[in-house]
Amino acid sequence: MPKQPEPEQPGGAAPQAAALRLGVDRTSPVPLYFQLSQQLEAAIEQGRLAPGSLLGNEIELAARLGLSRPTVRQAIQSLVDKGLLVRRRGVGTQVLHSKVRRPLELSSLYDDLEAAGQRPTTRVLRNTVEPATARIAAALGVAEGADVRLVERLRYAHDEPMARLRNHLPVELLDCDTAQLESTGLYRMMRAVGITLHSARQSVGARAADAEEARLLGEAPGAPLLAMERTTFDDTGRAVEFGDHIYRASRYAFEFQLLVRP
Amino acid sequence: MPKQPEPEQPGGAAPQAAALRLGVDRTSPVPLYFQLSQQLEAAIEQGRLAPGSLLGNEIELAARLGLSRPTVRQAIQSLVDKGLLVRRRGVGTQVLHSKVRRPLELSSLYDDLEAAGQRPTTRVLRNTVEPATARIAAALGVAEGADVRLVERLRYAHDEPMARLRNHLPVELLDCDTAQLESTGLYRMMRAVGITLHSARQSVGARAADAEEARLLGEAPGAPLLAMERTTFDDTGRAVEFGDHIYRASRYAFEFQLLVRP
DNA sequence: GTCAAGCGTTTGTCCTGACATTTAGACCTG
DNA sequence: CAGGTCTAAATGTCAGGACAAACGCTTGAC
Repeated sequence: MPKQPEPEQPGGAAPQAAALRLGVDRTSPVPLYFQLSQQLEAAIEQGRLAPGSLLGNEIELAARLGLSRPTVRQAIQSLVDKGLLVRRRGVGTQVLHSKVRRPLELSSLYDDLEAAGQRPTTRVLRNTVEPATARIAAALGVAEGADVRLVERLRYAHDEPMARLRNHLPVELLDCDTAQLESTGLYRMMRAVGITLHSARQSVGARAADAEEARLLGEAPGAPLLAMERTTFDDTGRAVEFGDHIYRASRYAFEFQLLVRP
Repeated sequence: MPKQPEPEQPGGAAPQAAALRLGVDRTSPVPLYFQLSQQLEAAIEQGRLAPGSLLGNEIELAARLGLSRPTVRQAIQSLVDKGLLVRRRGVGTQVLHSKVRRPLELSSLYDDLEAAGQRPTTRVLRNTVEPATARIAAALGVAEGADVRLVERLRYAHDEPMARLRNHLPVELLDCDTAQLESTGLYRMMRAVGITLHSARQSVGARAADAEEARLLGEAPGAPLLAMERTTFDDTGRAVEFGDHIYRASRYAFEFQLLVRP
């Protein structure tokens, strides 16, 4: 059956966006492109825009919504950057099949666990100020021997130890209240005092647990541990934190999604 | 010293871009915004644009280059997305201090090692077609028991074993030449046949080596290993590969940089 | 029958213009 | 001298138009 009039639904990749209830509120302070991208993202998330279906051409979509093409393009582009859509010249914009979750965020373990419904709790083992070792000084960009705050915590999920977190941060950055450290995550505290996190350099490896680490985490000595080191930078390029963390490999693995840089 | 005429260099964040030799070639098929972003990136990389310095306002920059503001903005935006620049409304566009390398790519171990000058080599242990287990079938989205190609390789750097790589891929996707597998990476072979890699879902954990794994990698049984599972998708959302890899933790760690989603 | 050329469709790139919003600093006032 | 207020400057948002390039499909020629 080669050629039919094809009223709609050509094969399996039909433009379904026409059936979508889209519209923007021009009185809202929310940017128009953002309103649109959120509506499209919600439609994809809920399956109202089927994977593989075409979005319909930008010009017509813009006309239908009473927007200009650049605005519509900006909305679409943001979803392309998130990995939800794929554009192909001469073809159209297509909803991607795969279940994209997150393109890897700079998330804290606290947020990760909370999002997974794991009821994270924290025990602060140490909260002191110590002179920086060469390793820490290099990571934070301070002088060796300079005062650096050391926060050492045990993180639990469902009252089961998951990780030992050691964070080193410049003393002047944050006054770490121990009680606050137990009730929330470190990154949240930073954001709360106006620090804009920007990027992080991470290293993920594995090693065997020594006697004390094994005791803390409830593992046998020599048990494999996931080890992560992370230096976090704010949007001025300043290192705001150096973390040295170990996780029980029997209980935890890093999961993330990543996109190919186009 | 509150107020000085300040002819230039206000503090430590002066607009230095004025001294830059920028210019675009309108006869080139390379997009103008891309030419500009490459020149800016090179200038940042080489330190000709000092970290912390301002880029100067977009309007003037556009006028100086004979470009429109949207074009200049597009160039700047691509560098913001790469994490090299930070824009702040009312302030300007600033070069970031930190040494951003890569925002985490979907890289193969082969490319990683080659980029590090490690002379990677490969030994193919197995290159067969087998029925898919439940785990593999679920990852690839094929029926359980369906034919799936299994490629098992040992990866060396400087003639030292680094990792055992097990890849499972749909048979129809690629005819895997063993000789080719030894001389290059799997991802390169995929790209060569027109597969556009799009995203991957990864899980990184740790576990102890069993007897055979230890023998292959030259480690002691029970030694900690880095374990990674990865499902790779192309731009149609189709799963093109499921990998199940182990790395010697004594020799290898994952390093990457990641950006905060704004 | 097969392959190549042509055509319409769709996104990619680029331009010009306008107004809104935010920030930092200067200014003025109490 | 401290405080808020106003202003200039910069990026953020949005519109509307034009042409170029690539893709898929149809048509045509051999």
